[in-house]
Amino acid sequence: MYYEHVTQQRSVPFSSRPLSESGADSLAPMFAALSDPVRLRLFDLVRRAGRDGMCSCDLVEPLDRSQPTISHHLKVLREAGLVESRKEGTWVWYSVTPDATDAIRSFITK
Amino acid sequence: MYYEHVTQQRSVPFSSRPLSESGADSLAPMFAALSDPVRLRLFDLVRRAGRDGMCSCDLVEPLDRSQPTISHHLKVLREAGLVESRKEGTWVWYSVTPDATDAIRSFITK
DNA sequence: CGATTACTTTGATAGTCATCAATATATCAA
DNA sequence: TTGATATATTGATGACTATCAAAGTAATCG
Repeated sequence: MYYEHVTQQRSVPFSSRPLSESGADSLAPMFAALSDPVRLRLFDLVRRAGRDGMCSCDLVEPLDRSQPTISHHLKVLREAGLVESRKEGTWVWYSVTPDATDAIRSFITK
Repeated sequence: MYYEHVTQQRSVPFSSRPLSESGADSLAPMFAALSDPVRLRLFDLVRRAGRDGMCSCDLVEPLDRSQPTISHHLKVLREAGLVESRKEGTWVWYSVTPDATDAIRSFITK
């Protein structure tokens, strides 16, 4: 619930200061990383794969994009800090970065 | 906490199905609306203003952008369903749409 | 070594977007 | 009606992005 039914008081107070320019600059890229439908589904699939993560090779087919395109999107997710990768032979395994979405959640949750 | 310390079980189960194409297509624009630093700060300011909202005229100066640019960003936030506006004379008051961020929060929160 | 498989990088293209100045619209006040 | 103020729209521009094919890198297996 967003609003109290009295005056302008909030049920959960904000931090004292408005979001700073630098705060916004560091938060925006995380939202940007999830602003593409293909990346949203990639993130969802990787997250479902749990601790062990998911092989990049198994992410191409379900998303119906070329392999370079998937590679590009995974790079965007990785550079945003949402997923991490480890190489194993010729494969690359992607998993969700622990606490990846904390910044987004804390901004979104009042 | 993201992972159990046993096998691949999760502490909170996902919905059974992976995020669908149409689900991703409807969620992505909400992330996109918040993927710009200026819009993040706009949303933050409007949200802080509570129930009564905030006059558009008071959003130009703190963000150091031209009036048309702020108008454009507010339109993007409005069309994404994150804020709503009501006209009062020559002013327009913006406030956060109730439950605006529910979709994002439920995706983000495991 | 050569061939195969997994992945990344490069280059090109079409589309989107943030921004501003200029213009348009709308409301109020005198 | 004329002027002032608040907001929206238009048009232009430079920057960014999603996508693919093609080429490059790297690891494995004969």
